[in-house]
Amino acid sequence: MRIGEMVRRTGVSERLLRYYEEQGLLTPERLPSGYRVYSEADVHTVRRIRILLAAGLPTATIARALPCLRDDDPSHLAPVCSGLVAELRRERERITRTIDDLRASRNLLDAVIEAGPDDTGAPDGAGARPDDTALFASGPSAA
DNA sequence: CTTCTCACA
DNA sequence: TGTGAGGA
Repeated sequence: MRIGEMVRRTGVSERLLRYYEEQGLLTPERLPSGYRVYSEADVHTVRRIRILLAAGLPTATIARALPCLRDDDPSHLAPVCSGLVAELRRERERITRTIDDLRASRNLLDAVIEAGPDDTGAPDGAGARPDDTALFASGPSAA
């Protein structure tokens, strides 16, 4: 099938399908015309890609994980390749750090919100400004 | 009509 | 990621 049918069958846009290919997640055949030709298996693969993406894995990891997964059941991701488990463990920790950062951001918002609008009408500047400075700054995992 | 690549306000 | 141009 060509890309149009893939779009209909997977619900994923052409743009994304081409992007997945660019990331090495899919490798459809090519017609002499240059048109991409997807296999039935590719439809299945896209589902797995979406699951892994939703799990927060970067495309690079997914690319190396896909060949390690049993292609019979999308929901039963069986890690069999040796190095994969170790990497997934690292991804898990990365996610944990992200969660911590989000917690911090949410706390900051809570503080601002609870400081409440002491609005008497004019642009306030008084009220509350939590001490947290670099919460939104750059990088992940702070303290 | 369908797909392709490339580029960007 | 979407959108559009320009071509096959």
